[in-house]
Amino acid sequence: MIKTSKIKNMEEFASVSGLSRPTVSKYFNDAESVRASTRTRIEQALEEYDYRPNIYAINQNRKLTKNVGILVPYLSDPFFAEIARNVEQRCIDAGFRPTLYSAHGDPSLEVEILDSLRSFKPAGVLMAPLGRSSIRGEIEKFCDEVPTVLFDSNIPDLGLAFVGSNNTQFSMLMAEYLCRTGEPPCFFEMQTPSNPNANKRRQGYLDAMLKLGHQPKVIKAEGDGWAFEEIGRRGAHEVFKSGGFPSKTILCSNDRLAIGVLTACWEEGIRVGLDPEASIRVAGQDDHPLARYTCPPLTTIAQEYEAISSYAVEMLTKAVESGEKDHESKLFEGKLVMRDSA
Amino acid sequence: MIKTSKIKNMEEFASVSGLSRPTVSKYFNDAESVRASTRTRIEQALEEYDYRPNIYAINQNRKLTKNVGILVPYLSDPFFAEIARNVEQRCIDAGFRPTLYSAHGDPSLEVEILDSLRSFKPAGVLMAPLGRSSIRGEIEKFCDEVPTVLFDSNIPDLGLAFVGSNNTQFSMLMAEYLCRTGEPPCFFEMQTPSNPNANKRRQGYLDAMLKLGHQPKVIKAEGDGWAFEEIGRRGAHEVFKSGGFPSKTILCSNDRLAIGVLTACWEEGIRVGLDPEASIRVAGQDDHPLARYTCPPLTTIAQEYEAISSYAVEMLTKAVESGEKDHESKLFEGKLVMRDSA
DNA sequence: GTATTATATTTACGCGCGTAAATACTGGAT
DNA sequence: ATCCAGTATTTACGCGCGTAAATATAATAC
Repeated sequence: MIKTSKIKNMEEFASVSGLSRPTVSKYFNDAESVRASTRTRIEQALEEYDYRPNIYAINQNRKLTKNVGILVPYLSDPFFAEIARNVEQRCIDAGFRPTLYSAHGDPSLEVEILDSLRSFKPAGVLMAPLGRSSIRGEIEKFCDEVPTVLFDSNIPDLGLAFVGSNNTQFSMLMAEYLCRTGEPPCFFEMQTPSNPNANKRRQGYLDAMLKLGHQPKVIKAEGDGWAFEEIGRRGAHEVFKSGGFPSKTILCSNDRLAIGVLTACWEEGIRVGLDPEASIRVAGQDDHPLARYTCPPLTTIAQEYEAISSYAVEMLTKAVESGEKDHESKLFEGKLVMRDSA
Repeated sequence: MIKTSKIKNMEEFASVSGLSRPTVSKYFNDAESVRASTRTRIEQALEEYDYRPNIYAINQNRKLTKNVGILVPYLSDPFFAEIARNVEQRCIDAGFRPTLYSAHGDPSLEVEILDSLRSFKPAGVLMAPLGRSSIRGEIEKFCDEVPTVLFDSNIPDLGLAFVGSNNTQFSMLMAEYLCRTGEPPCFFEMQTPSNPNANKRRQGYLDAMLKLGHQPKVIKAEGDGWAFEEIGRRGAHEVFKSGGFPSKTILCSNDRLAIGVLTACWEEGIRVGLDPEASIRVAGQDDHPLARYTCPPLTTIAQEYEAISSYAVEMLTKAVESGEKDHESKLFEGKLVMRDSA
């Protein structure tokens, strides 16, 4: 039963709960720091008179806020949306107040966000950098000022930690699987990948092919930006126009590119998949949320969404609490997800 | 050339720019409110000594902040990610400081977000409610306290305005097109749609069929939550198991459902599309970012993303500036996007 | 040159809370 | 009853800025 009388500030709330303001303040800072009997009195009052401390007044004086910034390069990419959701939830569970930002693929916007993030006085930041186009200097400055954990895309030696996937292993795993089950794959990627992970994946492919004694073949699609599906589709059409892929098996650098390739194949009337009538196999990497729903469903390498986000938040929590600053790097292996496209 | 000496507060910044603090404060509040010569002095100082007013101190005393909250029901849905991105940018352009929130499909989280949004003292909020499962009472209370523009999904008479699509028209347009070009469609939707728009779409379908003298047939897929693709896929499989769809043309309530249906068709070995070998046509609604890349590419109704977000922000800006409170409702028509699935 | 505005400065207070130090209280043990 | 450690209270200051009122100054007009 909430009383109608509105509580203006902590002073008033303290008086209605029969306590002093500093005590109440202590409670809101850390509920465990007051005696159990005091705690219940405050919590009863909280149910009766709805009151919330003014966040602006709180953060003005606290040296360490409970704010956490989450910055991803492109939120319209379901992969980042999904991992952001995951990370956000874990931050809340860890007692932080996360705020989500997207650079929308724009390096200058990324820097702007870092700027406004600074004035948030965040306890820490979880950041997936844009990658290739990120302005390293600015990010470095930021990491020096604010405890920052990088994820997904690494910038060597920056921040408290990096948490991501072992992208080399991703491609090796997939390449090996493809070689084992059919014609050795060619590798399909963007000419100018927006992300250093792409280089690791290419290298993984090359390594695997070398190891298995096959001739690697890398095909590049032109195009810039974040419209990966379109780049994949156009690129594949180009390839078909000029004689087709050098192998009947195409390992794409990521799922979104693969989705574009699937579309191109459909438009060319080329059957994709494992059944006898199909003439081409296509595989992706990432386990994009829609990979299971392509036609045919996309064989891919699953990122450890949960593990990555969990570990990243853990790293940040630890660093914030201990104040340590030694750089750590953690890579998770991917798992093969066999579906019908390859 | 940025001086190394760090500016702590507005007092210091005012002194290095040779002005008084109230004048500088006025500038940051509204750059146009000071004399041009003063403005340039401040801006020169800004380039020299990087300083940003403390946001917490600013917002503590301002009755009207420049904060805007953007709340969507499910950010991992690319449709909402895309519209959020659009809205966010327009808010920035309009001079606001937007912050993005997602209810992640959870009504209680939606209410929690509204709660924490209150303490942000936002100038206004742009909100796409969860829909059916939204707790109307709570939202109503919020709309009474904070200038709120609803978009995408309407809650009658709530907020300053509603901006969305004419969902009835969407289905009518598509149904008419499908009747004109082939067998009249059946309508495929979720049993318990999470969103009132679904009801409008069903009604539009029914109206169109009635008008054209065809027998309407509505098929419902079981399932709850936001995994629309999976619900569509499972639902379609169920239908195939029990004798198949009552028409060779399937109009889906939304694109994500249609993507699931396409997957089910693929899994059943049923060809979809316009070419002679195909036995089924499938159409969606929304023009989901990936609709163009399904196999076959999905025929759908395009939402006016740009127009909706632009109008929503415009409504909010106007309301914030004028303080008016008369409810307004604006619906945009959809456009038919013909691709190969129907 | 003076009168008239428009703009800047001075001064002073308040916002809601964090925080620190000194003091007073509480419950439980002896 | 006495002592003690753990908590709560009192008091007081500060954070960085918004804002208002009175005053001083600069820009513009005549």
